[in-house]
Order: sequence, then structure tokens, then C-alpha cells
Amino acid sequence: MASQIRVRFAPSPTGYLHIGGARTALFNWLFAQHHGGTFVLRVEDTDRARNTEEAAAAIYEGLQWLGLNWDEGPHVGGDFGPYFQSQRNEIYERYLKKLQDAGHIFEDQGALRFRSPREHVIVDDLVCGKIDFDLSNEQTHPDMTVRRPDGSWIFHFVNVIDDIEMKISHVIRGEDHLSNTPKHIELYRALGAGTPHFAHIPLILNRDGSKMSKRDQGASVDYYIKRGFLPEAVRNYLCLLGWSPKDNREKIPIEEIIPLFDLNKVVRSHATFDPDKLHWLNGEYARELPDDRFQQLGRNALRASGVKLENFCDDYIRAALETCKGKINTFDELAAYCGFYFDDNFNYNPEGAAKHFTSENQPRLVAVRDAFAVLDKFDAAELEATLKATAARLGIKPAALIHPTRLAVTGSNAGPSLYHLLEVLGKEKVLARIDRALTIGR
RNA sequence: GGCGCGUUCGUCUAGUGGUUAGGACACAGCCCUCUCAAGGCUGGUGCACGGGUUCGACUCCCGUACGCGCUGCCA
Repeated sequence: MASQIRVRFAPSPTGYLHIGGARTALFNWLFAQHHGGTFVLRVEDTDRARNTEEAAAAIYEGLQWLGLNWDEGPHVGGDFGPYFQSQRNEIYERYLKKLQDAGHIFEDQGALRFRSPREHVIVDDLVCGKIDFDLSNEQTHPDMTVRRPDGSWIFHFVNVIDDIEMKISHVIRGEDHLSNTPKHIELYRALGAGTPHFAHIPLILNRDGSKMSKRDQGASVDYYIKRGFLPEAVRNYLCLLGWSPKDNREKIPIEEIIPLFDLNKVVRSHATFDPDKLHWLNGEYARELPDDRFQQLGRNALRASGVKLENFCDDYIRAALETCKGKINTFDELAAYCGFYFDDNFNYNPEGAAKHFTSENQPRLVAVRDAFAVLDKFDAAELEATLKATAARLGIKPAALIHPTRLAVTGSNAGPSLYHLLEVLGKEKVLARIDRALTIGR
């Protein structure tokens, strides 16, 4: 038996999916998943119907990336369409007529307004609790406009009608709509429709307490797609913003969140978006990625950074990426981390060069080079043994050789395991790079 | 201005009258270690303020402050 739970995400096609909108969509989706209900996507394009498809594409892309697939809406259809407000004019006309016939509508300079009954309206919110709004004062609560003189519709009106028509059972939306809710309820009543359940979820703010807006870095889901974040990590992080499993877990698979998710566990206060924590959580997911997916995402990231992978053979790329597993948090860090595999003309880290390319280390590096040069097997185990033997012969600690060698072949003080990286690079490149360092380093 | 919501470490949160106020990110130190990560250990920082109620308040009530939202012929 199908559940009667129906929720919707109703974005305006702005050309990007806001991180707060994504979280609202996520909570709706989770609620639907939890109850075996239906998740509807509706595009609220009352105002700017022109480039709707194009502007909505970014929203589809963001939702799909996060795995928030809708059961009804654009592309997938459904029994309550169309799912674009710009195509629902007849429905709105019909409802307007109904209100007009009942005497709820009056004209004001060409615009149409809904006459408020002017009473107290109790909003019984699933997150915020019961709230009493006093709408009796016309000065503070003017009659809302439902239609502009040019015939276009106002959000409050069409939003309510669509929720009625689409049989939405739970309206889960941002807290910025809480104060609008009593007006909406007046409309439901005037239309003789039952009111849905409401749940207003707290807003996501910037570090400085301001509302995240389009201009803020990281306010768009697209930002995380481009920066090589993992959708499951972003989704997990978003779940933790305003909701908690209450058992101290942070990293939770979505399959485990679904049965746990409930509106009454949604926090009432605003949340500040913390990029650091997302970064950490992404690393948690990145570290346990299956090899094939890591390889795929790694290659994508390198190509996006301008690395010409076509100039290298597949085994080499594979081996190179293998040494990076578990080392990066987001894939946009990859090029900086292992770009040396694909570029012989890298620069040396200045601090590192000052510290390790010293006259004292010069002969040591030569010793390493010579030891490596006579090796037949150029694998990690052999390289490690050789380097350590060389250190012992010189009467110094392996570290005294390791650091200059790493800098010489990678240009950096940090990176993948030295012995493995040397193996991947291969004898020819390793020797050439040490030679280059010996020239430049003096 | 009016109305509404909110306020536990810097941040996300647990906590529903009696707790050494817990966890996580970030930060610092130590351990491990071929670097960097990861991992382990340790540490510091918190109940906005003022009144009540109560034997006892982070928890309940009132007020103040601060933040946010709404107050559009934006959504």
C-alpha cells in the first residue's frame, strides 16, 4: 500500500542550486524515503519564465549529483503535472475564480488582492512547535497580492494552490517562510482545503552570521562539484547541519540516515556552514574509496588541472595515483600533490631547497644517485634497502638522505611514500631528476 | 518600527531539574613514522545577561541583549 506522504522541493530557477536549497531538498527527500512517500520537484518560475530550462538545469544537476532523485517533476513526469508554474496558468485561473466567487478577492489599482479574515492563526509546526500569529491588524499585515496587473502570479498564491493540487502532505521548507505560513493558511481555508503539515528548517549561515548568498564562495553546490568533493560526503555533511543522529556519529551512510531521520530531531537554531568540517568529512570518504572509483576521479581531476594524461601510459598513471590513495581530502588537491609524476620541469619548494640542497648534502645526493644507478631491480623494497645501506655507509641517518632525495625528484617536502614514488617514476627519471637537482642545487 | 524564531566550546552538535556539561571539526603538544597524511594519546576554550520558580537550574517562567527571518505587485 502506497504511503500518502507527499513532499516537494520547489526552487526558483536561478541558474544555480544554493547549498541551503540543497539541504532543504535533502530533508524533503529523506522524509519521503523514510516514510516511503513521494518526493516532488516543482519549478517555481512565475516571474522569469524565459530561460527556465537553462536556469533549471543547474538545479537538476545539483540534485542528481547529490543523489536526490525526484519521483515526480521535470523529465520524469507524474500525475500532477505540469511541474512548471509557468505552465499551470489555467489551474490558477480556476482557483482565482473560486476565490472571487466567494468574495475573497478585491482589485487594487489593477492588482488583485486576497482579503484577510483578520484573525489569529495558529501554525503548528513540526520543528518550531505551535506559534500564534495575530493577523487582525491591517496595518501590520496588509492583504496580500495574488496577481499583478500584468496577469502574472504572486508566489504565495501559486505556491499554495500547487501544494493543494499536488496533494502535498508535508511542507518542509526554509525558516524564512515561517512568517509567511499564516497567510498561506488563510488561503487554504478560503479555498476550503485542508492544510498540510508544516516543518520549517533553520537557515544555513556564513561564518560571519550572514545569510549565504549567491556571491558567497561555496554557496552553490556547483562549487563542490568543481572542486572534486564527493557527493556522498557533501550530502552527509548537509545532513549534520540542523539534524543529528544523537549518537555522536559523524560519518553515516545515507542508508542508515534514512531510517533515523525524523523532523522532530531537526534542530531549531540556525547553523553556520563549516568548510573545514566538510573538508575533513570528504577526506573520510575519499580514504575508503574503491580503487576503480579513486582512479576514475583522480584522472578526471588531473585532466581538469591541465595534466596531459594522454602522454603517459595507463600503468604509469595507475601506479602514480595508487601512491596518492588516502593522502588527499578533496580531488582538487591531487594535482598539487602528485603533479611531479607528470612534469619534469617542476620548481623546488624554496624553503625545502634552502634546507636540504646544502653543500653538505651535495655529496650525499651523489652517493644516493650512484647507488641507485647500479640497481637492476628498481622497486620500493630494493630502493629502501639501498638508501638505508648508503646512509649506513656514510654514517648518517636515513632521513639525511631521504629529504634531499624527495626534494630532488618531486620538488616538494611532502608527498607519497618516497620509495614507492621512486619505483613509479622509474630509474631513468629518478637519475635524471637527481642530476638536475645537483646542478641547480649548488 | 511591528511580528516571529533563535541563543551549550571558534564551528556543528549531545543534553530535557541533581552530569567531572559528552562527541566531532579546527587548534596545540606528544607518540607512531621515509615526508605529508592517516591513526593513537593529551590539552585549552562553552551553557549570552538579569531576575524569578525550586532543596537544587544549561535544562522551567519572565525580562534584557544580540542574531536571523518576515513585514513586496521577489521566491
